[in-house]
Amino acid sequence: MFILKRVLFVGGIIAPQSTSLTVSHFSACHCLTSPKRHSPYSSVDSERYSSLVKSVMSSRVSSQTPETLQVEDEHIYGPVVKAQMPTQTQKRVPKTLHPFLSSEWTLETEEPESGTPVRILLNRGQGRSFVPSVTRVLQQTLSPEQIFYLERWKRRMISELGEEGFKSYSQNLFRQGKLFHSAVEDILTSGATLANSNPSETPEYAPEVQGYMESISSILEDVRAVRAIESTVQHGPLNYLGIVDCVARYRGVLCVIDWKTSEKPKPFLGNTYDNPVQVAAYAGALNNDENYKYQVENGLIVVAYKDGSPAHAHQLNSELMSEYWKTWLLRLEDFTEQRSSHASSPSSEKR
DNA sequence: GGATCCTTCTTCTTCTTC
Repeated sequence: MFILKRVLFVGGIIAPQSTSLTVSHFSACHCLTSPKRHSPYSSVDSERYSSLVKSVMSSRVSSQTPETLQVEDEHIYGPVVKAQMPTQTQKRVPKTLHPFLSSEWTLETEEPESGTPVRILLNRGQGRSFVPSVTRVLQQTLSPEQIFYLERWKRRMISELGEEGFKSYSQNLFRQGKLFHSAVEDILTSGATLANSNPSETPEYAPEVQGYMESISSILEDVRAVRAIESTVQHGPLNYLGIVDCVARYRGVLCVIDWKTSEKPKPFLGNTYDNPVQVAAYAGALNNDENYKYQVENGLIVVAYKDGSPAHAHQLNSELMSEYWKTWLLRLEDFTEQRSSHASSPSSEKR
């Protein structure tokens, strides 16, 4: 019985009609559609990532207990019903296909005179109107499958670490992410890269970020002409905002760059979940924000590892960005709909 | 001064047989 249900559920996930997110991930990551015996990790340089893999495997949660299986089963039961619900259109299309690029500014090839990166601080102040952030929209429009796996993961972690242990584990992950971001920010604003800095002046990082910085060292060598760092972007017509990590040229291509830390190796774009949608959302906002007189068509997601193994850099060309932009528009539509239906029926249950 | 905001992360079959 268990097995049957589980197979059905997996079928629900794989079914292309599940969610727009899943569809876009599949389109971007054919590894997931390859024959089942072919693991997406099989082409990873296992020797190079051996210590990372070892650390992941050693912290792996032990097999399930009847208790967790039962709880899981309860969770599984729901999605199966959902997967059999009236078929959603196979490929949803945004109601309004707002352009990713703005027609106001042409694509620039020259760098501006001033070499100082822009940093527009977030100012929520006076504006009474509600402007949701990219993170908030993405968090509140997760697919049922994503919610299921995240909750299952959380449950497992708590069963292993305890409530308090899990809390400090999560806080530590956030802390490392923040430290890493500010270290990257420092090195990029100082104009120094690991390539052109004097070895004797190589900056000293906090021990927690040393490995991450080593991980991205070769990628930093290819980052030039930094235009913006930790800067607010806002899409006026679509009414959302966010803060971009970085806008710079990577191997000569102007990109919105997103720096990520990860415990697990993420060798494929498909391993990065909503990150590409996030990057497309930022780029789309920047392209339609009058504070930035240029446009960015490309994206880059850099996944850094604590043990110093080489980071994975996932480039998003303009075609991919347009695809993820559509996914973003759908998520934004869902968010708006959710909010308006919630507002119109105050008694309606919260998810 | 306190509250809130934007981020920072976390998921993807699963272990048996060669």
